[in-house]
Amino acid sequence: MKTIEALFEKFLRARDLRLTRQRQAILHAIYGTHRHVSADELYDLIHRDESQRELGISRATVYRTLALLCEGGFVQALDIGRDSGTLYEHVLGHVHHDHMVCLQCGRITEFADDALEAAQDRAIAAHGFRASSHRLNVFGTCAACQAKEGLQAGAAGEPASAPPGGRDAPAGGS
Amino acid sequence: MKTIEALFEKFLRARDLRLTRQRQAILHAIYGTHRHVSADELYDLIHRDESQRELGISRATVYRTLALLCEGGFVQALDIGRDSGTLYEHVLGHVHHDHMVCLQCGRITEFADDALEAAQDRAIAAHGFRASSHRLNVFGTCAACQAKEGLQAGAAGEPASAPPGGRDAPAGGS
DNA sequence: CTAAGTGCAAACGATTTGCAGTTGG
DNA sequence: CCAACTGCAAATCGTTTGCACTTAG
Repeated sequence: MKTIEALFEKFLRARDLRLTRQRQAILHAIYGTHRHVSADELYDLIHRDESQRELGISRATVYRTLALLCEGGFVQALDIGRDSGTLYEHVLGHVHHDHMVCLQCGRITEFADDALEAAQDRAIAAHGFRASSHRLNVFGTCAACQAKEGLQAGAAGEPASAPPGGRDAPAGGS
Repeated sequence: MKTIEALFEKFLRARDLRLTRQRQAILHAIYGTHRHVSADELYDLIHRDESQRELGISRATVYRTLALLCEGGFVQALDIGRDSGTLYEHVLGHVHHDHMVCLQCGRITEFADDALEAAQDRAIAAHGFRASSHRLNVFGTCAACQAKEGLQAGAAGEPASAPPGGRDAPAGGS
């Protein structure tokens, strides 16, 4: 944590930017959670914290700092289609990973697979493309929700989000 | 094309929806281009067409129809971070493919790789997840822009979009 | 006929920005 | 000190929605 704050400060200094209390608070907030948060959740998170509520950080500052953190590679934006806006996750100290988004419960699971990465690199290289980053999002049903499905084949259990999808669609998914 | 229109009609009928001239026009428009278009570009595309301008299709209808086409699996939304909104591409008659987004020129190249798909399926299955679809977006520099880079190591060539990225960032990309 | 569809304009919700007052270095 | 930063409120901008009128079937 200390390390990250130091890195952030170094990053700011290199650009003649300042390490303000607001920026520190936001950095701490996003590095203090292991979830994927929206700018708004981050805002709430900070305002819920006794020691920082007084700062009265504004949403504008959250967005401004988040942009900064993305540029610096401290945080990454995660584009899950639909729903409320962009989600962010801290990156430093974490190796690259992809995401599996459960369409039933909305949970986002991270996973990493060397063979998959290797196959990706190979495919990309084969097209003469030079990749600087990539994003793989898998949509479907998580193990937990599959289990639930099995138990109650038609009862009302956890109405999180309806699974419309292309069940009767002419084209199949992946 | 005829086939697709028929499929669309069938899809609509099955839901007690109607095949209107507007819906046909939008279907044709998106199947008539091989590019990835935004709702707005689609709107312009239709209004530029002599035979359909008279319909006076509204943006609202474009969005409503696009949603319908997505549900039916005729079209897919493509979430490229930043920039102006969601892009759409027609899907029927095309096998699954992923996207490489060039950060210099903005061009989006499609590619498909069996080994990659297989590795993905394996990785996903290993986590007990049941995938219904997935999305892989690779960001970087396309072959053409790499070539340009090589020629003019420091000249102004095609100022499409600045490549900020985390060049001097503490964390590397993929 | 009548339920579904459409255009229009207003509503929305996430994100951005101009501005005047604060503050880090 | 002064440029960078912040909060606030207004502005954007893609997308959605309520409503009264059309139209497919």
